[in-house]
Amino acid sequence: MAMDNKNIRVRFAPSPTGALHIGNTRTALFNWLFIKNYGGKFILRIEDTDKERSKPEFEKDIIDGLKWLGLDYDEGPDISGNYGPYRQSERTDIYKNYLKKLFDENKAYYCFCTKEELEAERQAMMSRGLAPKYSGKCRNLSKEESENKIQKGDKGVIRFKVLNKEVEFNDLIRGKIKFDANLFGDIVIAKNLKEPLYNFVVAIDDHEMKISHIIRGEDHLSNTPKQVLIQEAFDFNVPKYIHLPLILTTERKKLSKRYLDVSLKDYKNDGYLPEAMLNFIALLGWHPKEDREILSREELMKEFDIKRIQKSGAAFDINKLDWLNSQYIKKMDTNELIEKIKNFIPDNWNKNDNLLAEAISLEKERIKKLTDFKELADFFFELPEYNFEILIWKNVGNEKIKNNLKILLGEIGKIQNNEFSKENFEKNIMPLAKTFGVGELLWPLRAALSGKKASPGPFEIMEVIGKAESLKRIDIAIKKL
RNA sequence: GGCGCUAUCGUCUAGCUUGGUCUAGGACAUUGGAUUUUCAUUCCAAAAACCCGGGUUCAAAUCCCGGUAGCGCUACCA
Repeated sequence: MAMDNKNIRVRFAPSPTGALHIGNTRTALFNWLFIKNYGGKFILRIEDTDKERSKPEFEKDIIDGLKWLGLDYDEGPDISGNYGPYRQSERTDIYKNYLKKLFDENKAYYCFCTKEELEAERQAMMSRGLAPKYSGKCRNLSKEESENKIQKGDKGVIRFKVLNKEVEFNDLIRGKIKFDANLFGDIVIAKNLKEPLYNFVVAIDDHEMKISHIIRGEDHLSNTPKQVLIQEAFDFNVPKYIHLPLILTTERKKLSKRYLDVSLKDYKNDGYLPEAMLNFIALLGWHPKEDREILSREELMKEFDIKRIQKSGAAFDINKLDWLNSQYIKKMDTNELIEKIKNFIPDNWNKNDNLLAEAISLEKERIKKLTDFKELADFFFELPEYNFEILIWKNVGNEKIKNNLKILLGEIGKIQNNEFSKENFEKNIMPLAKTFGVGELLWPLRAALSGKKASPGPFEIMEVIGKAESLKRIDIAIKKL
């Protein structure tokens, strides 16, 4: 596969009409993995021909997302390259020339039909069980006629003369795919010379930017023949196509905001790690040869193989993402984890680095996503608020619990400050627990310290918060009973 | 409606190219158990699938045909 990888050029071509979402992210990832594995260049191209819906902030969101995941590209709007500009809105002159060429060769024409006419036509055809397509009414308008209309100020769109033929192309994972172009009708390729449309500009840019492999979502499958037709009209080389299966919701519906977060940044803000995200998304529609699920960026790069891309849509299951994320958190160096978690906690928890570090190392195996820490570990930083009921172990009565806590208060009070450690509690308190009942003694202690039904063990908590704070909390618990 | 793509546990998937080793493997989720004062972690176990119908063949999850279902596209969006 490494033979002519110098000529391999792939592109990720999002439209900045919304934040970078999971589906697009996967497309970007597969493009990136493709060149990391086979060699070649990765290009970011911004498809902002829709002036109304395209927004600079979305372009920024897309670039930020790619950076967060470490999907670096070789050419793009923010880093330039030899085939720029990389924003379609800045390439109008290029498209205009191609459009003119089409007119010169009699392969395009102006159409003056109104939207209402076209809609009526479409409905009529559909009700007759036919493929809805343009009738070709304006196809035979003479050059003079159309130019006169344009001069007069009539609004005309530019249509491409679709040849009556079978369009066939090869998809690297699906094989040969055929479409009957006769069913399309003459497609609109531009609103006017300055406002070209998607299927046209894509064909031009992929050629101009020397794209060798087009890796994109399956939703583009039926756009491909239209683009191939345009490539053929200009005698361009037809690139290789790889149409990726779609990412679906658990209900097997198209991924959309109605069902769950679709923006990559939502996951970032929820405390998912970029490496977990990458790993998870890679597994949506692709699988390595062995039965391995946890793969680092480097392993993904090495293992990636387009032959192992799935053909059918993959449902996005948040459970698996959570599990993967927790695996990465557990493996992560604690100091690195501290730095990451600092972005997800209240300012006042940040005052004591030592306390934060100890709290994090105790909670590490309980954290599924970075935001969890805030919910789980508040009692390390502030006095817990809780209802006395959680102090009760099973059916043991209040008085007994109260008494047990009093015993603990006394025994813990005897331990010197410099001996206030987990090892010493094991030595001094544990035997006590054995005689009074482990659950009856340690559950209320742990609950008094954490104010929670679930938390790390009492010895660990006491070691972290210290003697004075521990005694204070036990005392408060006694008063609650 | 038309065109296209797809079809293995609830989910992600292995296996399908080169039919037999598949009483269909792994992972997440679920359930049960062990460890643990609790939760979590870890470990063990269970339950769970070849869309349907034909055909080819000694033999089909694997090959062929038909059906069905799901999804995508069907814009002067991308």
